[in-house]
Amino acid sequence: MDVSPLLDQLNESQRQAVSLPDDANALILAGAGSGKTRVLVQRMAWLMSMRHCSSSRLLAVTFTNKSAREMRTRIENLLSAPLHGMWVGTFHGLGHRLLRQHWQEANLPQNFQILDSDDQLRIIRRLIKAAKLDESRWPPRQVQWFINARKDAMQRSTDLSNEGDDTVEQMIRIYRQYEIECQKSGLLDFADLLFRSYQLLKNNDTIRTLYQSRFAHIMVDEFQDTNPVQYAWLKLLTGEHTSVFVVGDDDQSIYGWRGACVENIQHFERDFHPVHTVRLEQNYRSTNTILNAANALIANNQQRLGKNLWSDSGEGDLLRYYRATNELEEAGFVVDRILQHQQQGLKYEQMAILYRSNAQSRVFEENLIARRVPYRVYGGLRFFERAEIKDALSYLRLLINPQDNAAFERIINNPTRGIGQRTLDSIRNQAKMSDSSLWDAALFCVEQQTFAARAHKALQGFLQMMDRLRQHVAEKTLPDAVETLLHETGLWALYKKQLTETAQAKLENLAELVSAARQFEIEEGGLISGDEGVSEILNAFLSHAVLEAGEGQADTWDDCVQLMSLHAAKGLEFPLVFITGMEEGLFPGHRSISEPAKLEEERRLCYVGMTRAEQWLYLCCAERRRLYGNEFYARPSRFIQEVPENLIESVRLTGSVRRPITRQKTVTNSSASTQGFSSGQRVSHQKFGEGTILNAEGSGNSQRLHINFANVGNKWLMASLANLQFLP
DNA sequence: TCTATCACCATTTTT
DNA sequence: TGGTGATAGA
Repeated sequence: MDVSPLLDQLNESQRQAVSLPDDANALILAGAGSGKTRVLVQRMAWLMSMRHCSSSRLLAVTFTNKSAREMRTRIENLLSAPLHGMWVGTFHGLGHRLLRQHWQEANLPQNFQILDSDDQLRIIRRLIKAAKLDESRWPPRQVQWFINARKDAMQRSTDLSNEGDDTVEQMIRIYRQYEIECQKSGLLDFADLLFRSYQLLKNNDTIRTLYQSRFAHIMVDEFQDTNPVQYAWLKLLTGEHTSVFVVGDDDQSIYGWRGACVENIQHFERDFHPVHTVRLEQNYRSTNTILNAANALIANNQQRLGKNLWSDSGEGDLLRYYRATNELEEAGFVVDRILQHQQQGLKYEQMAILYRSNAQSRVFEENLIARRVPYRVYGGLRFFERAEIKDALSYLRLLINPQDNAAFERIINNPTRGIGQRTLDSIRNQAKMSDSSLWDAALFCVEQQTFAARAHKALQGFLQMMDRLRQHVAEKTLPDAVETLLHETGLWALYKKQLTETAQAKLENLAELVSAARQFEIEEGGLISGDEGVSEILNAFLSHAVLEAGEGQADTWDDCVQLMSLHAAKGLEFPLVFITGMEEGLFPGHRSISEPAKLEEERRLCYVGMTRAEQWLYLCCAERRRLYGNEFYARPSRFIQEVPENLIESVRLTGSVRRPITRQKTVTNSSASTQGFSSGQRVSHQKFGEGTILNAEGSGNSQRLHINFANVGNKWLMASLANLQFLP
């Protein structure tokens, strides 16, 4: 195939990146909308067609299943042929693949299952309870966060020292117990997929060499989002003759809070030396006005490699700024504009409402519903994460692997079958005493007739049902097995007898699960056959469910306004974008204001949001906002003021006036008693010292302020009496 | 075992 | 405000 026409369509830097020498390690700093996926895809096509690299010698890694799929189809389209043997997937998906293939070497049971974060949290919660620890001192979520962060940094519990801190010491102990529990139950969490496949490669020379020599090229998308394990994993896969091609944008690093490590970009230049660095700065998405605004905003960050986006698609309209009196009015304004644009011919699906936190979506939804504008909210529970679906799948998990305590706990009395807390406690005790799984303990209790007649019968009934199910599953196809399961376990009947709307929805979801199984068998079943067939396809189905939890609600509307968090918007683009809730304390969030690194991440988030817009960009905020039941007053986000005045115009409902945005002056030591307060403002108090306003309630003389003082903690003060001084 | 009530909490999220 | 999880009582 002749690829030169493809190269012709690229700009200078893109072409340079695509046609770098085969053996070059490359770092492509690709600004928003600069065609990074295109470069990635064309590079692979170029390697295959011009350099005769076999597709099986390529490895492409992404973060989401969606981008993995997109990459695959784009290459296939480019080459007009299906791809065989090429590894394209997410870090987790590829780690999973390695571990399934080499389960013995990785010291895993063949039927190991994957935990999603919800499963993980349940296990941790149970361990904390079992250890009789105070949940307020070791909140399960924080422990979960602690464990995941440690794993992402490649630290097992045994690698950690307590640093003399009791709380940490206890966390490490829980971590230890969690590891034991997972190992016994044959369970891996998401972080394990990375960590254990990393260890597999590290400790097994044969396997490492095998893959190192297999892959001639490794391509990585969204490199700025990699965490330490992922980076180490990449390094291990890179052999003497492997070249690595990474694409990323430090300005779009918005996942630092979950372990992503932008520094990996610098590490890359050091560890993969020599590295060819190419900057892609020409943007094919937005007007210059939008780009200039975004450039000016991000220039306020200190920590960046530096990059300036430009475009040749003209200046376009000015950004618009609207400050509403409250969040209801803000929503009203946004929907007004949506309708205006729609009348001018823009489709709903070309418009997006972005916000910092998902809780903000409600007001917009209500307004959109009231005015009959179709919309879709991204985020929220996805199909395979729904409780009823996970219940059903837990039965499958327990069938495949009776050692899976997490699955056992989930379904033992669900639907209720008379196995109550007491019975369960004895089973847990028995398991502890004999160091066996809950399942084995239950078997033992039935054999030994440990329980009184009623409990005994209930438990026996459960075990017998599971035996019957195991039979069925071995004999049937996947969808039939799932359907039988739903009936045998009573899950179906449970919702059938309830007449509520939610029960109805759950029934529909369960029915959908059967079709998902059918679909899965059609798509994947052909690849699996033989004696191992049944458990193998079950395993594959369960892993698929966890790794690719599926979309949220199905699209009811074809053409609808898109509502999503700023994080969720990364990678997308829309002609018309509203960034809403741009207030100090909300965006940037109050947790980020006092920490420069966090504030810079918020600013990058804003940059991501702004660069989603192709033609029109609105920045909105409200003077007052109802949140968690009370009113917050806030001044406009500093990010609005960081947009140069000549690029933005302020909207007044009676027509628009050019630029009456009140620039916040930094008032030092002026008395503040008569001025407005807003969250995020730093103040000084005669007695309490310096602090930050968390929240303001009421106004005028009755205004009350919730202030976090560095020395004395949180206090509520009357604004009119406190005699506060503003601090810069 | 079910349900009513209360306390508590509260970015961002993919895998 | 509203959703969740724990607990008490029928």
